[in-house]
Amino acid sequence: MAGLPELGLEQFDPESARCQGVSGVLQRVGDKWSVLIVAILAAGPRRFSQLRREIPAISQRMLTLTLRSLERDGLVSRTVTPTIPPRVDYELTTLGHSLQQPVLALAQWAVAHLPEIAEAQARFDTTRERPR
Amino acid sequence: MAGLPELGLEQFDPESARCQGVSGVLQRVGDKWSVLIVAILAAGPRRFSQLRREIPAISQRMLTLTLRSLERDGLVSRTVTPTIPPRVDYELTTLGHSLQQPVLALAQWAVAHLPEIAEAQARFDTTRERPR
DNA sequence: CTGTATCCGCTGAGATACTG
DNA sequence: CAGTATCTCAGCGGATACAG
Repeated sequence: MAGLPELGLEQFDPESARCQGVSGVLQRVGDKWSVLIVAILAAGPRRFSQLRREIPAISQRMLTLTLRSLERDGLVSRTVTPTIPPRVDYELTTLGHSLQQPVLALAQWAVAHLPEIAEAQARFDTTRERPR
Repeated sequence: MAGLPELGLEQFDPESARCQGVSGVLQRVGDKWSVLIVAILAAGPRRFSQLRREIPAISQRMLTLTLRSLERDGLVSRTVTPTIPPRVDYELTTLGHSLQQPVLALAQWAVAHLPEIAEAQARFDTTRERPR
């Protein structure tokens, strides 16, 4: 958070529901797969196995868990079609779509400043160590 | 990320340096203490022990580690004054300040949609389980 | 096809004690 | 004051196997 005042967090209180909630959202953004899945679903609904193919690096377990969390938070809707074999479609909710603007802004900041960050890291690493 | 195209991530490649970098930034934002520390430093430089007092819940170890990471990424500058006892001031860099806009946007999104999220979670939890 | 259940190693993070 | 060094434990996340 930048200005805590702007958020109604004048004096930091880690116990307040508001702070907990904000922190929760930030952690969801920081989690390994959530943002990527939301980004993919932003282009349209996908079936479970489509997502697996589009994200080869994810394990089945983590795909399931991540989708469950997103569903629980109301960002993604899950629609089961009980055919045989079964079919499950995942789709971004309105809330899920609304998350995209701020997240995209952050991602663009990241892309824009990647060189600067890499340079700072390189400088730090060479300056401060010869770690063994 | 919302539109991967907008980021130059047309087809997802987890190995690409760009994707790694964006992911790294998102994880820094999601990390437990980084954003809070950046928010506090946004109001002005602080000494190590001032930060400890302003964030009672953080351990000395995590404060040190978090500040080191932020310094490594070029978001925070560390200034040692070798008096006795020593004095160390932490301050946001220009890059650190520039991170605030997108992060604040995200935090404001979170605050705005907190009720909606809580409601979705409650619905999910009551609908899907009586976990024992 | 779409999951759930298990096992398991790695890392994150707290508590505590010690140092310049 | 401002750290570093250990120890420890819990939880994330991968691999694999099984189920509806």
